[in-house]
Parts: sequence; structure tokens; C-alpha cells
Amino acid sequence: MAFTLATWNINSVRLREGLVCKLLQEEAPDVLCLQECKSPVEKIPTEAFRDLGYTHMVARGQKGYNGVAILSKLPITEVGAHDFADLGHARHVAAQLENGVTIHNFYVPAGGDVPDRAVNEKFGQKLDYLTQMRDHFHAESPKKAILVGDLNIAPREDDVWSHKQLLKIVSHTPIEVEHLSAAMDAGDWVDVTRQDIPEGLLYSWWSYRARDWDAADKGRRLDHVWATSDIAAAAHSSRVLRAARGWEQPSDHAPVFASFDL
DNA sequence: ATGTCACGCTCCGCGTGA
Repeated sequence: MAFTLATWNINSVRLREGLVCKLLQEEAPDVLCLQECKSPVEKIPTEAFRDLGYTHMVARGQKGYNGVAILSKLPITEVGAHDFADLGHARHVAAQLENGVTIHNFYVPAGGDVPDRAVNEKFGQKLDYLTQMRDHFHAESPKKAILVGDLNIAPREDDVWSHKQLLKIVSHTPIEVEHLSAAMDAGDWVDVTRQDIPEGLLYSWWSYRARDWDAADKGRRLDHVWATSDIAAAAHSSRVLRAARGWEQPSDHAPVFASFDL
């Protein structure tokens, strides 16, 4: 069975219902994982998505912040949600396809501005969240699984516009990269995007604050697609839909795609 | 380094989070 999957931090699914529909119509992934829905589950505009063939959804939501949803043309069943670091936030949901593949959709905490847990509680929460992800995957040993989402970390030097200038900026500090790598190793996860696109600068997020995000191109690769090593070789055709960052009233993130032949 | 967004709440701006 072959399928295509996309992950997109939408920064309000209600405000950008039209952009979600545009993506579904023009790109037609079988599965779309959304983060930062900023909506209770019952207020997600599912009808428009259903009309486009996305008749299945699993989601976790809360008012105003966070929130994750998996929209699918293929039948899915929910297989749980975790509240790592006990934040009381809707940052993860998991679904299973009929072929037995599990899809984890994550929105890892951003971590605040100061990369020091002694003075910034949010940074500590981000590190703790990643540590609990690591411990969970160490205990679970996931198989036939895909993990996507806004992980709020750009791990590689070529995942940011300036490695040197971002070393002390939250999202690219060595301690965050270490924590992310530990979670990755614990679940035997493979970075599918970088398996497909091993070389060169690659971003999925550009700040709203830039005068001209496209010209400045000061991006970061915060959005990821991983797969467990047993299915990673089935992945192909990874890409970032950079054009979506230029759509009208856009999200500050662009969708990231991968396809699997299983 | 603090430029832009989106949210909820209480009002029609402000604080918070990113």
C-alpha cells in the first residue's frame, strides 16, 4: 500500500480553514497532520475537510493554544495520546492505518526565549518533554511507525540559515539537539526528510517578523518526518511546500511531505 | 533584536505565547 503524508503547523485551523482546503485540493496527501490548531476538537471545521474526502480525523484540542489533528482519506483509528511532562496540553495524538502503520503527531513545546532552565521554566519543560519522549520510546520500541510534527528544533547546521548565529537561540542549541537525538535513538527513528534530501539548506519555518521572509530566507527546519528503521527504506519523495508560506494570510510554517511504499 | 501574528478576555485594547 502506498500513501503520502504531510505535516503542517497551521497556526489556527479555524482561521486557516481555507488554506487547509487549498492544500488538500492541490496536493491531496492521504494523511495530513496539523499542529497548533488552537481549537477545541468540537470546533475544528471538519465539514469542509470531509467534503474533500477527508472523512476520518483524530484530534486533541484545547482553547486558544496547541492542539493536534490527523485528517485522513484512509480509515484510521485512534491509538492514544500522551501528555509528556504533564503540562496538561494537547500536543500529541496517534492514529493507526489499516495496514498497521502508526502515525504519531507531535507539537513539542517551543521553549520560550532564554535557553536556560534555571531562569526560563518553559525551556526546562521543553527538555523534560523530550526526555519523556525518549523514555517512552525506549520502553515501547515502536515498530512500523511514523512520527511527524513541529518538533521546534532544527538539529543540523544546514537546518538553519546561520548555525553560528543560532547556537544560543532556542530551537538550535546543542542541549536541545542532544535531547532530540536521544529521543530519536530511543525509538530507532530515522529522519526521513534528511534521508531523502541529505544535502543542503532546508527550512520549514520563516518568522512573521521578517520584512520579506522569502528574500531574507532566514529559515529553520522545525517540522519533521521520521519513520522507524523497519519502514524507513519505504519512504521517498520528501519535500517542503515552500510556496504555502507565501499564500494569503499564511501560517509561518510550510507543510512537509513524504510518501511511503509499503 | 523584538520587527508580526493569533488567541482569550474584557471590551473595541491588552496580556500571553510563539
